[in-house]
Amino acid sequence: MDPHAIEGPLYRRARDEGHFHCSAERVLDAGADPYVIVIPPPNVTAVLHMGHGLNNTVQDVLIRWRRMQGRAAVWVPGTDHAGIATQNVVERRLAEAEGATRFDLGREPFVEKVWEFVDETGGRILDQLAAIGASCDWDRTRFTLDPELSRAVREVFVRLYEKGLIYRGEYIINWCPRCGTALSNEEAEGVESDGRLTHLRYLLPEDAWAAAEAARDAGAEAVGRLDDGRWYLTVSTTRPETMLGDTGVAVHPDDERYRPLVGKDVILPLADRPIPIVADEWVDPEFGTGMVKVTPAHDPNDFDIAQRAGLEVLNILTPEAVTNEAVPEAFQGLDRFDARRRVVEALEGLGLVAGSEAHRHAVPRCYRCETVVEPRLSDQWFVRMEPLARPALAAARDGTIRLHPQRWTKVYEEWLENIRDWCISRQLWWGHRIPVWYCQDCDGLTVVRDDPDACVHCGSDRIEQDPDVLDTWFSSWLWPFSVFGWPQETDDLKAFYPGHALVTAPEILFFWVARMIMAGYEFHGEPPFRDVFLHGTVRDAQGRKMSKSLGNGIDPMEVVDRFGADALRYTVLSMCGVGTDIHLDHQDLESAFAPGRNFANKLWNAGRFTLMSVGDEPVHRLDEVMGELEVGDRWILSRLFHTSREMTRALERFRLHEAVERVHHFFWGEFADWYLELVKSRIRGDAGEASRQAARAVLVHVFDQILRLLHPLVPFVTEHLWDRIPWPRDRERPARLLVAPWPEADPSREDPEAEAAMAAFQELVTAVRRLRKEYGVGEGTPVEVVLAGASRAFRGRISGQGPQLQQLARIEGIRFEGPEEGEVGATAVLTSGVEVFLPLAGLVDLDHERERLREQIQRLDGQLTGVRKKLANEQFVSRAPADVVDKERRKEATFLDQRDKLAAKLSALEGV
RNA sequence: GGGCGCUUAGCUCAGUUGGUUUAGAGCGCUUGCCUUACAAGCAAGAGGUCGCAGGUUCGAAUCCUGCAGCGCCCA
Repeated sequence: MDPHAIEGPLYRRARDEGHFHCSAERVLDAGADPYVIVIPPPNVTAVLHMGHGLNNTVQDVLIRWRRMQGRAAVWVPGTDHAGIATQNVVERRLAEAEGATRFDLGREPFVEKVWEFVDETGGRILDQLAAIGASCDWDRTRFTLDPELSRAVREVFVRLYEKGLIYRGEYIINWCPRCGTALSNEEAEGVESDGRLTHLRYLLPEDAWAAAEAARDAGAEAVGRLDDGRWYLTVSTTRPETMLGDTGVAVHPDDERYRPLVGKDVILPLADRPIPIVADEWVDPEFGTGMVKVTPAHDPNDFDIAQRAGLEVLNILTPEAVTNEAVPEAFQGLDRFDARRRVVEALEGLGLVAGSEAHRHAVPRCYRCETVVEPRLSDQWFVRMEPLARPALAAARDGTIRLHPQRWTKVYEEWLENIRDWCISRQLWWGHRIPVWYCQDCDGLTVVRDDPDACVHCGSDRIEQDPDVLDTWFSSWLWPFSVFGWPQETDDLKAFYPGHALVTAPEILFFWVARMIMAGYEFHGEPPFRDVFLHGTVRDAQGRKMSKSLGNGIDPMEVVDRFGADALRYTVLSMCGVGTDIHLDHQDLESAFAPGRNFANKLWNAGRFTLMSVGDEPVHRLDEVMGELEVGDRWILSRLFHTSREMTRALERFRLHEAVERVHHFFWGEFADWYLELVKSRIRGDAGEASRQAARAVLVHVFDQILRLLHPLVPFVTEHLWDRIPWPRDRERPARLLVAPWPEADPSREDPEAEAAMAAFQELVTAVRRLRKEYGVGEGTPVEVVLAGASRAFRGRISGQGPQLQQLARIEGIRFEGPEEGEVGATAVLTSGVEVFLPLAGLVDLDHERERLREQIQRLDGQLTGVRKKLANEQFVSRAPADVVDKERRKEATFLDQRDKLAAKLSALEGV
């Protein structure tokens, strides 16, 4: 099979025929039931990685399945402008190509350059999605900087501003010194790192020595005295350089130990500034010495303390995180990490370092460039989140929004309960510019939907727009409705909002998912979707996240090239257990993608054989051959019924891996391993024309249904085969497999009798195979078997299956009498009590056979003991449900019967 | 520090409301097969005291408690 040859053409055919597209009219006029997924828009600069591969395969499965169910299925693709990431890329290219910075170029020309870059490479990742079979509605492709989507951003900003939910203020925010911009709390990721906790001594002025002594006597750990008699306080920090910006030290107001010192000053070393000792509730008296240094301009908690205690706020760093003029001259102009070393050295020289220790802690880093984030006092725009969070929280609590797996609900709720305001301004040039104009005459702010010519307050035309842009997520959170044209009341919006499922990774639960839900409620009063499917992370064989820097990534395009999109899809889906990560060995793609490759290959071969068997002549409809159905036919139809039902149920519950397993077991373990073998002789015509036609009809029907069930998982090989299936003359053929109706589980096909009969048949075949294997009788060698103690019903069933037994176990003849006294052979006993005897004179080693029988008997004895123990327990018999007890009784009878028959056989052999 | 979750075969994982299971699958392993759909396959098989210790129950991989180890999220 060559996936290459079929995948591209089949994809293009489906796309060009318009099967991926769905119009609003289908919902609004034709009354179709919509099913909508919006893609988590990948960065416009991104190239496809396995995370995307998994994410989009899952979405495609859902959308293809719903499409086959007849829903008006829409999967909206698109990209997001990724402010920081994209700007970074273009800045780097600019530096490499021209040795210039964006400032050399100026704002407008730079933004133009970014657009050029985006126009050039921006659609690449979407093309790659097509290669893995993603059936997106490409007519609806959107970009967060499209004019319509930008209008939505503007509308939302103005509305929230007018509602008082957007405000500007000076607060400590997360600052990336490398990107030169503010970040939201979510964009500053805590990374566990080895740090050092350094203990610093701040000397007390002489007038505080008495108080210090009193504090020490009260047990104040932070208070100490140098050899020369001077008193000091000890504070600890992981960022010693920040001491240059300290404007106080703080203790808890109830901490008796430090009470005498509160209100006194301490001398900040190096700067020789007196700073006050204050009391503040935030300080934890139990932690460390119970005394903390306060650096208001460089720590959010310290900033709060300073606000409450009236401490000065002293910024000591430039935007590049270099020390500024606020620090003593000797320390000016240093990178923050150099400053750290220099400060510690200087303090050591003064005898003011009381030691240090290794300290593991979470250091916040920029999620785009991993630079250590610097908390920085800065004027920024914020969204007041609490009012927006309320309905989003209620939706999770009352089950309106369902997270899969469910356990994420708690994490989601926790975040919303403790929500903090969202810093949305970014000091970038690439993005939606903040729609605020400042008036140079009246200081008023103009916040409007359309770019203004004059200040709305005083009419002055001396207005200037805020230079900053908005957080990219400020446009992403509108994605579920901005893609449909909001704020216009479009038909698309009416037809396709609210949507249904969102498929993503847990990493962006807060960033994006929660915020989309908030926006949905705020601007529509409805959530944007009901089900959130959170799949795992793709990792390497050692469980490490795949990353560029580790070089352990897998390029999905390489996988598609080598094994095909179907193999990639099937592999990740088969591993897509609820809430579990997916491990793939990047060093051995051959075996990493073996499950999918093997499956696609098996399907291909089984399909070719099925098509060949059935041939070209027209087939009958299933209902025309109902009278001719054999046990095997009824069995496979019954199994199909169960499989359809269970697979649909699994998909409904987002249990993809379970759906895959069900259909895999049916197709491979039942259809290919058994049914295809069963019908071989009938297809040849050995059992007459009626039987042949019945087999052909069932074969076509079941295979058609298998292809439909498998289509969402492996769209290409299924479609290729389906195109070649012969069709009953008088039945309409669906236009294409991808719009063929999803198999409805037909309860009338359930056939417990046929299933039981087939189980007995399979047991017989397996038993004979096992016996012949045990004694080295080749699989090709015909054998005769003796079935002793068979009921009339069993005999009847088996004797009609001669050709099948021949096909599956090379059983050439069956005797229902015997074995003869002294006849040498091997024995097994089926659960029905039928004794299977394989006459193997000259082949059977009697010692071995006796040993084998003893083992069997021993095993049955063990099982009998277990069952009898249960049944001997009166509590069990009286309190367990009757059917459970019955089951145990039947087990006992079966085990006993089997054991006795084997024991009799053994004793007969013992005499030989 | 707070919260959530995981621990089942050599590896990666299933196991739905406790009893239809003698705890399953894929990969790997052993043995035999190029049986005219498929060696990317077929057939047969080996392999598990379900992390540990208690408890609830007639009955626990499944529910509860504690402990250990691991992971994630938040501070």
